[in-house]
Amino acid sequence: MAKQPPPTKRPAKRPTSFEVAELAGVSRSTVSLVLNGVPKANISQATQQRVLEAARALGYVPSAAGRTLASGRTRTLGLLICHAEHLRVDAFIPQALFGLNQVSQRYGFKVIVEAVEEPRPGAYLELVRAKQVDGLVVLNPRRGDAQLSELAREGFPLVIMGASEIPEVCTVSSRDNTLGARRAVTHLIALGHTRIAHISYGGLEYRGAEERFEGYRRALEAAGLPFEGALVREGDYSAESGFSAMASLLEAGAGFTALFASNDTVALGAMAALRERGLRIPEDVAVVGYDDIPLAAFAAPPLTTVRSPALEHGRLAGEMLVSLIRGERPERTQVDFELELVVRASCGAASPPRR
Amino acid sequence: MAKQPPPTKRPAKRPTSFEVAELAGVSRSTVSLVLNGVPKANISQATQQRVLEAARALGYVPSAAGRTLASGRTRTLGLLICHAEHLRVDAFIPQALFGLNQVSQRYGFKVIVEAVEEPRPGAYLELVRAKQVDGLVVLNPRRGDAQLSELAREGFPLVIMGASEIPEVCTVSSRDNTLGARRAVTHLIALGHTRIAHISYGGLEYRGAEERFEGYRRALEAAGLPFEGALVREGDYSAESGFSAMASLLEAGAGFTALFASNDTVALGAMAALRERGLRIPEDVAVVGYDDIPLAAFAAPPLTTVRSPALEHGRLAGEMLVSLIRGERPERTQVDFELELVVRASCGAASPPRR
DNA sequence: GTGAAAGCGCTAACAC
DNA sequence: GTGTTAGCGCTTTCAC
Repeated sequence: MAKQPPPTKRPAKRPTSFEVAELAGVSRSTVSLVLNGVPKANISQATQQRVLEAARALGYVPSAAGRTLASGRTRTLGLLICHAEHLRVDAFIPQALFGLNQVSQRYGFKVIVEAVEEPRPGAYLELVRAKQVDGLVVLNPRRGDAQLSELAREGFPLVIMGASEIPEVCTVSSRDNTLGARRAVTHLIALGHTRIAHISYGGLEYRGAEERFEGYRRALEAAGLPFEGALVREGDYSAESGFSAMASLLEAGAGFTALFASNDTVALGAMAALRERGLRIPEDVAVVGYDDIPLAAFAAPPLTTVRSPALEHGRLAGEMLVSLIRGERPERTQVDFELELVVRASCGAASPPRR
Repeated sequence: MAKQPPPTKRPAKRPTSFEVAELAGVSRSTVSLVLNGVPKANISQATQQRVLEAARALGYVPSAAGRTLASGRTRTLGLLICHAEHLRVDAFIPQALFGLNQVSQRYGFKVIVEAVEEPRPGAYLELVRAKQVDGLVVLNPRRGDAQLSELAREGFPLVIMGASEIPEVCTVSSRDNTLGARRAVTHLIALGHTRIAHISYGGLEYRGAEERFEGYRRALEAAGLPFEGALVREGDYSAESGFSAMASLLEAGAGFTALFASNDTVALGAMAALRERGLRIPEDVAVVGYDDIPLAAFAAPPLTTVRSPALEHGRLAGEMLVSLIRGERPERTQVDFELELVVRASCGAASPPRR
């Protein structure tokens, strides 16, 4: 098996800092100081030049492992996705990752993405314990994750994205999911709907899903409308789940004129189910989603939704995490994005079809 | 700034292999051998037990940097996204990443995701040169990327996802994009369409976009239909770009009855533009996309598309890369997925609305 | 301003 | 079967 033709392939012999030092006629420490731009080690311009040139000439790039071992820093962040399926089916993560990636690059960090398949809590701990990342962004942790609290208690740089129940930990989320959901449902109520169904994006063990559900209930309550369990279904981030949840609602014949889905992808699936049965949106059933994924504006009809700026989430989580890693106190530790209800045609209000 | 209360936070003192060795009453090498499960170093059952227990008792996890430095292996893969925007707006990447993540975990690898923002070619080289990854999956490289060929020539483990122009390099793609596109367009022609517009997902510097465009041309040619530049627009992975490309096509008044978009997201954007102008799909304009993203089946109407199994792409790329890293010759070096045209309602053929 | 020296935590030959 | 011995490539404190 392992029979490769070695002639054509050089084993990619990497130069070491030693060789750079030799070529520049200085010591390895000087090379290190120059390349890391250590300010207080006043290296003369001339020496700096020589070192930089030597490095370039040799195509020298410091070994990540070497510097990690010596410095204790990895210059790597981890993005932990607690529910792997979320990655596959929803549009929130890629956007957040995009934002995180932007920030990381700016500060010279790499990003390790880890999606946890099985509900083995604390799988991600390995990344931390192996000292492979300097900090961790955790997306939508399960509630009561003891390992996570433990990590936070140890002072490990940690940012939670999505609803969190650990108060001391930096969190970036949308201003109280409950509030966003309330706004969405209140909007439907204002339009005259009194029987409003709900499909969640996950079980109540996910804080965010629970909060949005809670917002739904509160909005009903505030309007004096009764809550009916028969109008509620549980989805799982996917359009499929939205489709079948809606199918189930329709079969149950519960009778409703509006839907609040706590995730756009789920909403789009539900809309497909409505269309398949010849029901019109919004005339027969008005629909409101949550997240404002890029495709929401292009749905048929364009989806009214609560904007939860995924990209900004990623960026901000990155900023916070980098601050924490540097031992600074981040400017803000609990960031809530202002939640805007983006009104489009799916709930019937007259509005321009695109954003 | 850096004033943290040290009392509550232990600095997370990690145990080393030395401490495990001490506790187990063996040497560090034995610890290493046991924990790495080196088979040919017959360690007695009893010793193994002792070491394992000691490790567990201490909560020992080997330092990634240490073992990398000593072994030369990082147990980390890189996923390189050549066009960062692709990550933000399209649904292909998260699925591929999902697949890659599955395989990586199975083989004990982590995944570093790097999305290149600026068209600075070779930015990714740093990952390789810093010896931070053992291998690289490169998604949709730009054509004529010299750094990439160089890397391949050096024998660095490399797998290209998407169309590649470097023959010696392992590639996982969909069976000749050209063929898939031909099938799509031929299907439209068979339905009686003679004026078929095309919106690409990227410029011709992207091999995949070019191939799909090529397939479009060939299909027309094979049917004796003329090619018209006026019916072609360039998109960029996003629904927005599909929307405006379609708007532009309609304004140009080129007159067409069908659209082939080389990417589903673009197709969905184009469909929104059609609907906005009151055009019916497929009666006025039939639409075929490419990729079969999860939402394609839930579009209005459900989108006919060429299935390009993103998740499998990721899985397979992972398998190949791991093989290469291990110095094996992967079972297959050029994997082309069978391209299936998934016929749904958007092109008018009678068909069940969901997959 | 620059160099010397001491590790960082681990693996892998090679002895025993 | 297990321990000894070298490094892997870098950073960083402290002299010079």
